Amino acid sequence: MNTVLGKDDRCSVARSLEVLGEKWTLLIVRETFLGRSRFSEIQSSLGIAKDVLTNRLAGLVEHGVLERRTYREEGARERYEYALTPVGHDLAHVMAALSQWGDRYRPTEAGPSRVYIEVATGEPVSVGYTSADGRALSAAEVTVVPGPGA
Amino acid sequence: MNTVLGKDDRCSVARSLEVLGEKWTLLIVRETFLGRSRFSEIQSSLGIAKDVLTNRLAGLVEHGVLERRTYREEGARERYEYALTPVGHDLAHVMAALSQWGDRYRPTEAGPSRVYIEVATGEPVSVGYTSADGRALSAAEVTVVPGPGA
DNA sequence: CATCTGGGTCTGTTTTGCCAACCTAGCACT
DNA sequence: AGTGCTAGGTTGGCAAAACAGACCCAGATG
Repeated sequence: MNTVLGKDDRCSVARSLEVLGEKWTLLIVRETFLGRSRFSEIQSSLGIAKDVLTNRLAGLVEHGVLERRTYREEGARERYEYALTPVGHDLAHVMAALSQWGDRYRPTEAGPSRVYIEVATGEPVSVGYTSADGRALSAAEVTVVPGPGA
Repeated sequence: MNTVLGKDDRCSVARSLEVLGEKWTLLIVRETFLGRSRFSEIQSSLGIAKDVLTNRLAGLVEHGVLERRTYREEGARERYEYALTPVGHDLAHVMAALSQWGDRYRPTEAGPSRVYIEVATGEPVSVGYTSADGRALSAAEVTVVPGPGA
């Protein structure tokens, strides 16, 4: 995915996908959101080839989405784990939006395996637009206009 | 990306990426959001190989994200265009979330080429969580819990 | 009838992903 | 000191996907 740029580098979606768009990358990010941060955890959970995982983790670290940290369990040597940086954490809305779409249009018989709820009420939460002063907006209230880089 | 499933088919993100995760797919969807719906428009705008584009469009149609329609310009024969279905339209939040992340963390000198604004006020809009009764929620007010399929 | 054009298909080459084998450092056990 | 175990890779060979460019086909136009 590294040279999808070109005439297209002015699009924000393209620039995001430059970092996130390769096969497995978003699934690896999801694993870290679920707290699976170690190489072997991710590898066995996704069933990804080790060389590809090495590759993707390096890319995510390079782009500041993950941070490689050492940890040490008692009686074991130093090992690595990959933790979300603040940059990575800000992918939460991307994850939530993808998750919501998948639940709606590609449901399983068993129902969603994880749901987003409001802490205070326990009611389900969806992804939507929020105005500058914190109101939720419907799709009809939002429009896309050319910006400075257009 | 077609057989990333396995132990992983219970994850909504994985199921979404089953449809959207191949190289180019989300960029093609973005093009249709921008109103570029014809084969040649998409092809020249993205610089994608034609066979790959054929392939991706067929997949998106098969999964109900796009719909192939015939159209006819005056003095020309029937041609095809690929329009978003309601299913595809519901990817708007995914697009917005990706766009917002790209603008924030991979900005260009020129600034964003397109911005999301509130129609009524002209103020910028962001992607966030919305409660069941339509309030905007901060990340701290939302949590993820196991659902029925867990 | 010849020519042009959109929306592809076909072919050969390059890149990427996959799998299995191998490597390395630190720890534990003897 | 020597052996074995394990996490986190690296390497190499093969298969699948992407790429670039040539080719094709039908309807419109001259």
